[in-house]
Amino acid sequence: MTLDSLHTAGRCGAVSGVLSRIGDKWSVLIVMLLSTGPRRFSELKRAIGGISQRMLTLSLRGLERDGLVKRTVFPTVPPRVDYELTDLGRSLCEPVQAIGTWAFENYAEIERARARYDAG
Amino acid sequence: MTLDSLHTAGRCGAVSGVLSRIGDKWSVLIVMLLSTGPRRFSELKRAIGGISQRMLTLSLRGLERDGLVKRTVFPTVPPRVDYELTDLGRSLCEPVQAIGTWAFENYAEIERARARYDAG
DNA sequence: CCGGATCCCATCAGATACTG
DNA sequence: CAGTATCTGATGGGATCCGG
Repeated sequence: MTLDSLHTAGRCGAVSGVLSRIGDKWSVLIVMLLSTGPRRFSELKRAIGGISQRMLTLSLRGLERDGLVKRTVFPTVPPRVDYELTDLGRSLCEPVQAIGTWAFENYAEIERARARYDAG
Repeated sequence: MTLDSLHTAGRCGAVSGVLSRIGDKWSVLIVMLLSTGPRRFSELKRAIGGISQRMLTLSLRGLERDGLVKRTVFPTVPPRVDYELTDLGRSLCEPVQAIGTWAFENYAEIERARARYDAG
């Protein structure tokens, strides 16, 4: 994507919008967890560890609204709700993993840069 | 990156940290703009359009602190400050553009999903 | 021209308590 | 089990004024 094309046809807004969706504190973790298969609400909560019930609910609602996650309610007692990625959600995993790889490869250098900056 | 590896060796924290850096409202736009060459402060402000002076300063400071952007001050009158990507910053462009491409290709579908969700 | 300092408001996110 | 409701502190971000 060139700079010119970034500013045409709404690409700029598209990138911004997508990043504000996945750039929040939890969405990427949820998507990565779901990339290995469906999970129940409480499974996600346990697996993420540190997320509040409220934030998990809000994050899942957002992802569902954007068509990245599918929510299935089983009308049993006690209730059971499964979450799984849609095709769209799965297609997002690839570029997100690219970022993840970059992060892993360069995180140490970022830390060093921070230490240098804070020292100077 | 597998789910297991996500939870080992701090990858989880690395991904989260990188995404909270580039996931904010402006950083990606700045990085994309700088990917085509150095820019002055006021050039960035004009090019982005809608960013406040304060947020541009804060964003640039953050990117500089993380070693993604290099800041060069020319001791002239009036003062002139150039910003450019470091090698690290340039290496980030690639995965970010992958996200950008995905965003452009799928933004319409996300919009449709939202409309459907909000209607139902 | 670049940007620091301050004020102020809107939104966010955690904790807690309650419900079908 | 899977949420919702409410309160509260934290954070984000714009506007404005000021200085080198």
